[in-house]
Amino acid sequence: MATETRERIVEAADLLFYQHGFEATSFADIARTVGISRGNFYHHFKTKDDILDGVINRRLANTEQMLDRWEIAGSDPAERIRSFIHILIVNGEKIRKFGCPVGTLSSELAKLNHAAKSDAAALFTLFRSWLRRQFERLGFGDKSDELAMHILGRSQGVATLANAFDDDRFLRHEVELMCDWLDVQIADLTNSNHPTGE
Amino acid sequence: MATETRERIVEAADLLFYQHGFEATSFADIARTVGISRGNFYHHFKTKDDILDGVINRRLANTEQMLDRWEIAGSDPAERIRSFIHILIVNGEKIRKFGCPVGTLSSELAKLNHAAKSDAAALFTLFRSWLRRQFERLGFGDKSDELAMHILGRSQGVATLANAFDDDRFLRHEVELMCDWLDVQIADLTNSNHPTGE
DNA sequence: GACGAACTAGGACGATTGTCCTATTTTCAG
DNA sequence: CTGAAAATAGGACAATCGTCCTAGTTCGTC
Repeated sequence: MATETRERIVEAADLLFYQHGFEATSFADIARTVGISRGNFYHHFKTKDDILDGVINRRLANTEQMLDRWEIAGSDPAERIRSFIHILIVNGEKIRKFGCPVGTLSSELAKLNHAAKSDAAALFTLFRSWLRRQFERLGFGDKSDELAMHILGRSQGVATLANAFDDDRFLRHEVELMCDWLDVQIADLTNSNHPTGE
Repeated sequence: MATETRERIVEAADLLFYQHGFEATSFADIARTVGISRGNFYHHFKTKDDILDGVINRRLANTEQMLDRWEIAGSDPAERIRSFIHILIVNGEKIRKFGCPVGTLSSELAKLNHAAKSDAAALFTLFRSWLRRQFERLGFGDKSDELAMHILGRSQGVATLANAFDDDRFLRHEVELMCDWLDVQIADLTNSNHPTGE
């Protein structure tokens, strides 16, 4: 079936782009991985940028799906944020090898001056909006976006260094710190809501 | 003179690697920028990896020099750490366009499985050790390395997101937060040294 | 069962890649 | 001034890049 082959191509490209980068992954590499000819390849994707579009859309869909699942599973917004923070540990091995899929793609496309850079940034926006929504539900109001960006930035930095030093201990320690930070934020919020004590 | 041309090559390669990445920068690109022939080029650098080595060594030397200058200029270790944090603002424009030179190179080489990955990580180590030394002087003892890594990670994350969103406000806000964090760390330290109060 | 569309294979294309070679020019010590 | 070494230019090299084309094959629909 057509869609099946197309799906296999995007899936293979997704993995290769993550592991070796967009620029370093060739048309031939993907075709070889999928086990199809380059000619067949071109029937599904006219240009390399088309594949990139496909990969980004796939990641957008997958991410959205994951965030939706969290939205249902965890009843507590704080617990959902902790779910986000813990991706660093869940995907720890991959991150130590290849970095964060979102951050590294965004950085590469920025350097390549690639038109799809904003599409890659949309992946970040997905997380950002989701996190902001959780903070809003916790009652942080206008500060929610700032807090979302803060968490997002922290996890990006942790991914970068865990990758550079291949350091699992650091990664886990920073995850703890981020959870501690979250607890403090929530505690400060409840204090400021009841300034005179109970 | 020989060394002069060599220096110009490394300088141009340094900039191009930063702005467009190592993989995306070709031999011809560098030669064109410097204004020399590819043949002349090969006389100075046998392979592309040799240029990468040259660029990394140049960055190592420049970084070391910058850190040494800070070590002399600022008498207070805390002030020196603030100098480090403020690179984000000083180089803000470049960072928003191309990300952090250290982090993006490290990420790219990790994906390329390049032998020089550890050399690029040495750039991180330079900052890490310097920061650890400052924390040690402030009296943080065994915690110094953890704090150094924390600061390093935070700035990496800020650079990644400032680049992805081209957001100067976020960058400046996070720099403030990092400085606040530093103040809290120092305050906590002095409190724990005088647990019963003055 | 026939026929058009979708799918697949494999090769050709010009351009560019990193690398290497051979001339020519420049530099500088004896 | 001379001759060896260093520096430079420019092209050749095979390999690979993204792209495109032309054949076959398979499929679904009348």
